[in-house]
Parts: sequence; C-alpha cells; structure tokens
Amino acid sequence: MLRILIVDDHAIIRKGLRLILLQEYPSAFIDEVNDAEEAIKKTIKEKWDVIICDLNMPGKSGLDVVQHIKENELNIPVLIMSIHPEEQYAIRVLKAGAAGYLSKDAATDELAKAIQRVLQGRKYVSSAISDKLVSGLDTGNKMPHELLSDREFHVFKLIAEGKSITDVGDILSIGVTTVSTHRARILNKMNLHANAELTRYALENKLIS
Amino acid sequence: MLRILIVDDHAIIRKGLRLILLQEYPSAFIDEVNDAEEAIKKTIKEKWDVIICDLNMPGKSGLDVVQHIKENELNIPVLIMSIHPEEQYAIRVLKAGAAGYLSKDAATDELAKAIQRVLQGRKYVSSAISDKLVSGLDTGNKMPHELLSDREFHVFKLIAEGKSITDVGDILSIGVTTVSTHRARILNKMNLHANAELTRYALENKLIS
DNA sequence: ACAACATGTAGTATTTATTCTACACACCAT
DNA sequence: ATGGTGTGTAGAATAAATACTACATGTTGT
Repeated sequence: MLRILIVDDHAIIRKGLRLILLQEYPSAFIDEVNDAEEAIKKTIKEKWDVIICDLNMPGKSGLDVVQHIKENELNIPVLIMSIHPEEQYAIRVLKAGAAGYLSKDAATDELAKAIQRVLQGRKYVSSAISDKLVSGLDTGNKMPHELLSDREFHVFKLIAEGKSITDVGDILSIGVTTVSTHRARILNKMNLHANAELTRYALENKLIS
Repeated sequence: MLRILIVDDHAIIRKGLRLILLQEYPSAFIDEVNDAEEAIKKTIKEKWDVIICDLNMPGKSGLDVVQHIKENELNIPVLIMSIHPEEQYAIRVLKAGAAGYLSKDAATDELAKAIQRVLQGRKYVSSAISDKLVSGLDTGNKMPHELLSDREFHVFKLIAEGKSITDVGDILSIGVTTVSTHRARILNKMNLHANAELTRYALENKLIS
C-alpha cells in the first residue's frame, strides 16, 4: 500500500493535499504531521514511500527533514512545497537533496506527476524551474541573494520579516553575535546597508510574503 | 440547503476548505472559484449563504468582493482569509464590511466557529485580534498612517526608508530618545511591531518608493 | 595533496536603541 | 476657563545590536 506522509503547519493545506492525493490514489494510506520534528519522529517509527513537506514552518524547516533523511540514509523521496513560486528556492532545495519542488499554487496539476516521478526514483521540477536551472548553469549571473549560504539565507529571511537579532538567535539556537556576523556578511554580499533594504529586497523579489 | 462559495486562487486551499467544511456540514453545497471576478459573477447569478474569500489574490482582492456585496445590498456574509496574521489587515477588512477575518493558519475548529457565527448574522474575529479591534475601531475611516501627527509621519517615513534612529535624530536635530519615543507611538498607533513592518506598510501603501 | 577561500560559530568591547518617566505646550470640548 | 488629551521633547537606566577579532571545519581549485 502506498504510504504518504504530509508535513505542513497549516491544517487547511494538509486537508487540501489529502483530498487531492486521495483522488489520485484512493487506496493510499496518508498521515499528517504539522511540523518537521514530528515528521522526523515518524520516519524513525514507520516506513514511508514519499514525504510531502512544506518548506517554511515554525521551528525546523522542510530542509531539516531532507537533511535527516539524507543523513540516516532512509532513502525516502521528499517533495518540498512552498508558497514561493521563485526558482531560487527550488535550486536551494534540490541541492539539499530533495526529490522535487512544487509551489503551492501549482500543486494540483503537478502533484500527481511529481509523485509518480519521485516514486520512480527520479527528480521532479516544474518546467519553469528547470529552464531556470539550465540557464543559471550557463550564465552564472546570479541574483544577489543567491550568493548567500543556506544559513545566511535563513538569517536573511528572518531579519527581512522583521525578527530582531535576538529573536533570530533564539530561533536558530545560536548567539546574537553570530547572527550579527551573518547579517554583516549578508549585507556585504548583497551590497545593502540596512535591515529595511533587506525587507524591501525580500518583498520585491517575493522571498517573503 | 446551505450554500457556501469558496474564493481562493490556490487549489489546495480550496480543497482543504472544502474538506473541512464537508466534515462540519456534510449536506452543504459548496462551489469554488479562483478569483474575485468569478466570485462577483457568482453572486449575481446565484444565491449564497456565506462566502469564504482569500484576501490577496491576483487581480481583484477579497475586499473588492466585500465591496460588491455591500454596494448591491446582497447581504451575504463574507469571511475573509489571509496568510497575514497581522491585526492591521483584520481591522481594514472589517471596516470594509466583511463578516469576519481568519488567518490561514487558524485551526480547523476556528473556521467552524467562524462560519456558525456569521451564519447567525454576527461578526467573527479570533480572540487574539479582537482585543486590538476594540481599541482600534473608533479611529474612523482613516488609514493607520493618517493617525500619525506630522512629526510622527516624518519619523515614520525616515525609519521606513531604512534610516537609523541616530540618523533620524541628526536629520531632525532632536535626541535619539525623542526619536525612539516617536517610534514607539507610531508602532502603537499603527499596531505594528517592528521596523520591517513599517517598511512593508510604507511600500505597500506607496508612501515611499 | 595542499593552499586558499567560505562558512558557522562566538567573546569582548563598544555603540545604538529602547523603556520608563517626565514635563511643557497646544488644542479642544464642555 | 479648565480639565483632558495629544504632541514634542529628553534623561537615566537598561537592553539590544554591532564591529572586530578569532578559530575550527568545509569546500574548492590546481
């Protein structure tokens, strides 16, 4: 029996996914959890054929789930979903070892196809994203925020959203000075000079909503 | 028969809502549209008991639906949903005449309660934001930033642009603590909590470029 | 294989920002 | 006129953020 695990902090999204999945796979066993921690627990106790996981969640992110799967060689394909249609996320996610990337507004059409693909052990990306991947490899002219490391990018988003340095430190369980160091490197790499510019950049590039 | 219209540009949200609603009202007739234009057409052709509508959609927003209902005296309660947990949005939405406001991460049971309420002709807001509303509703029809004094507005713009408190103090030739006091009053009046939110607000309302 | 660079982390000292309080003045309504 | 409310201002104490430095680990290029 096909066993699917849904990981998302929004109940509505989980229910929507469940409905869509059941239309496609009526006999599938589907379970839901609302954060990455729970998901990781579930992968220890039970076996899954595929995990569909939100990228942005309170606490650990979808990438943490991917990383856990990878480190423990569980070999479960993880499909990452995000509200962001931006390709930059997809690239980051796929590099981290996810089996595919879906934006939440494309999911209905693409979800079935994506699941089929990843169950076959293949990767899935939407055509819009694969184009970007190809062209990105060709040209190499990256967007400023693409220069950031994963950690830096995470810090960048939190600051852009309006989190204080102290908050970010608490969220990531690192010292405030570490966060300040990350921030300094972020501003330097992106050639920006104030938090407000981070917010503006993130909004303009739809990196936050 | 209970007739519910769902308006959202994301299929997953629509499906999730449908599932949750059917659990609560198994015999309800539920229809979905993916934008405000379609929703308005539906209100002309057909009768509805309640409309559940996303706030941010491509094209017309949920507020346009509310306005249309109001102008044509259709008397259909509109429950507005948004990904933004910000109280600022709730206030604007309710002032515009919506029957309630829900953030998308609101629990499933909150949705059921909200629908019950608005079907009874009452308003619904989550308890978290209702407190803010009580203190905020007597502000007339003004935009949040219109509550600011000239001086406060000046400070607001400078901070939103990314100026530091010290910079602002220098520019206006006043002490940094004075600027901090202005800032605190601005945040309080506008019901915001961080400089990033000032920036976002200013950008969204085209108060800065 | 090895050097160079990138990344994640934080301590110390310093700079900046915030909170709380206060007060003078202006405006407005009864 | 007079008492309440809003506005502009800031000091003192406290909290938060930053600059600078440093170091271990990772990654990459040749």
